[in-house]
Amino acid sequence: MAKTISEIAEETGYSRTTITMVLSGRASEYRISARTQKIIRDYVDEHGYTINQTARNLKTQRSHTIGFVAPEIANPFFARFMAHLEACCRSEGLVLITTSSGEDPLVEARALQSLLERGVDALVLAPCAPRPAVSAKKRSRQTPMVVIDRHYPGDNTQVIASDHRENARLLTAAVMSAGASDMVFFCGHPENPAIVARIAGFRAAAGEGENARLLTAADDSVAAGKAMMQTLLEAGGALPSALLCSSLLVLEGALQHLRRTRSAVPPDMIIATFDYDGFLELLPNTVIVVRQDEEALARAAFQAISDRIGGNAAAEGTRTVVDAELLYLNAPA
Amino acid sequence: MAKTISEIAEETGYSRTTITMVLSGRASEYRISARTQKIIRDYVDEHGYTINQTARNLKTQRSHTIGFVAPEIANPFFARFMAHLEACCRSEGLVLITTSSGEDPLVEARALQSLLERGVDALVLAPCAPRPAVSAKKRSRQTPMVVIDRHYPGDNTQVIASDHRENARLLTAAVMSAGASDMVFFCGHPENPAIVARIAGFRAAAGEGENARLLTAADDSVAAGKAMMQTLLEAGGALPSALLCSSLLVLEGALQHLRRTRSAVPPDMIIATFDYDGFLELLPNTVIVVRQDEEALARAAFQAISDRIGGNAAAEGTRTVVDAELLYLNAPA
DNA sequence: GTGAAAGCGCTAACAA
DNA sequence: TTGTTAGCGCTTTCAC
Repeated sequence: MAKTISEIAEETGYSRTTITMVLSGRASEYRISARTQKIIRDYVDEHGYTINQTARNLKTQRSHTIGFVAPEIANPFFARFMAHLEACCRSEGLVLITTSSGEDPLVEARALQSLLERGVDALVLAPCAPRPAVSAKKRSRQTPMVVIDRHYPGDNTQVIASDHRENARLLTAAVMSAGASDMVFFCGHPENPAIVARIAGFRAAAGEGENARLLTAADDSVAAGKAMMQTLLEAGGALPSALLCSSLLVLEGALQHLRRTRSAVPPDMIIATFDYDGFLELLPNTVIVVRQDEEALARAAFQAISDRIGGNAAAEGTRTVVDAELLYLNAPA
Repeated sequence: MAKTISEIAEETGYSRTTITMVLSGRASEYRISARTQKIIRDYVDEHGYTINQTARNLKTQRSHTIGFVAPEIANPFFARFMAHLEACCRSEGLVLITTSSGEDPLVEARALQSLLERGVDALVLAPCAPRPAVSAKKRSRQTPMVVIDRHYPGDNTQVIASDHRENARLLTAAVMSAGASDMVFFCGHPENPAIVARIAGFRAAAGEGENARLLTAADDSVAAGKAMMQTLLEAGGALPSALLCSSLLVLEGALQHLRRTRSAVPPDMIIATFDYDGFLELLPNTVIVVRQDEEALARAAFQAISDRIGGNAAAEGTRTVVDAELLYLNAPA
């Protein structure tokens, strides 16, 4: 891996300090003569040099690395968030380490530990379990952390998220305005605080009546969507005039099951969901989606950790709300 | 960040060596007495210890880190690949650093450099430009690298990819078997070797005639799909009986444009594309897709870098082909 | 059974 | 204007 500073020093006859100074661009600051600089630069141009960040990090106690733990990286929402976060990092010369917890608190804990061991400068976490409370004095010595997307009650970490409750309320209201007389809301993984909030928003708009039913399934998956649709169909009766789903996966499973058993999704059923997929627009149905702004979330998260790294910790329990967008696909003219 | 080994040594009265031995689980190997072990374990249980991997890495010259550079992490294909690769890494106690190049060779080069500086144990790269040739003697000292998905001619790096040409040929043949009399193939980013191969496969199955048209656009995006569809519509004449697209993004743009200008996608048009999206199944059309096996690709890539790290470098220019699946969604009964 | 000591490659305060 | 030096926290050989 190219030469080390010591090797360059030895082979050019200068000291390590001198080499460090010109290689780190602080040559003029340390008044290294132009001639020396040129000699060193030429040497490096010829023989190459790759700084050993490990050594640098050990010395400076910074890793120029940030860690991100997501429940599932392949989930398009987290993948997009990560892509934007990585872009933020890259523009500041940082590097992003991303890990999945698979919604398993134990895996999450291990992932956090592993990142801490590597001395990440900060952590971004989309948690799958409540954070253990940390005493204030301990907190100040800790690696900066911000939580995204999900807020567990009692957690004092800084949170950056959409207002899931309000978004669900608006989505439900939009569905009702579009003419739905009875709705079913399919929810995967109802312990997830984001889903809890969405259910609350749904109830706030639709009430508790027979016309606003709620079905839940243990996890957030295509299979869960299928299972809930099966339950609904087995209960008999007409299909609801609107179907709401807590995620794209659930929607996908629900519609696929409908298509397979009933040969088609009724084109007059209003469909409402969270997160966007480009092919939703091609359905004949009225589709209303809440699209979260992954880029704004990523920027806010990056800003927050930058502030914390810089020592400007936000107050305990600060919540940052990032607006989402209500999108009408194929609304009736 | 908890105590260091030196602190624990000092505070328990043992030496750094002894602490290291029990903390690294090699206590019995070094015949540390049970009593000493217990004292140290108890101390650590009470005060905590987080190993400093940076220091460890510097000493051992291994980082237990692997780097992945993708053209675009938010692309579901790469996101899924990355998720599987990360799972492989995690199961071996490694950590994955992922970066996007945005299809920019300069950004790609910087990303690789940055990972090299961090001393990653190996690199996985989905390249957006040909790799500069490296002399054999230099190669042996280098960080192990495998290339995925795309093979630039003349590149001697080990490649792991689907057989894009053959898959395209099979897909095209399937479309023809399904009754298509004339086809159009929309291709984004035709310099990408994977796309070059797909075009070759398309030609191999469909020939060069008027019934097998090819449209290309500079990049792989929804906008490119729209633009190509616009070009097609402006040329006048009937729509083709089959539309092939080089990626989901292109397909999405093409169909959205069709829907907006013609109010609907003709339900008898056969649609064929690469990569899978759950909502494709809901279209009334016959949809045929090539679904790549991201998990198998990730496993193969991980195996390859593990081999290389272990010193079992594959021969120069080795190509590993991972099978893809031809999937019929809503084929006519 | 346990400890001493060298050194991974780098930075930065201090000397000259 | 350039060099010397003392570590960062860990592993590991060798000595007691």
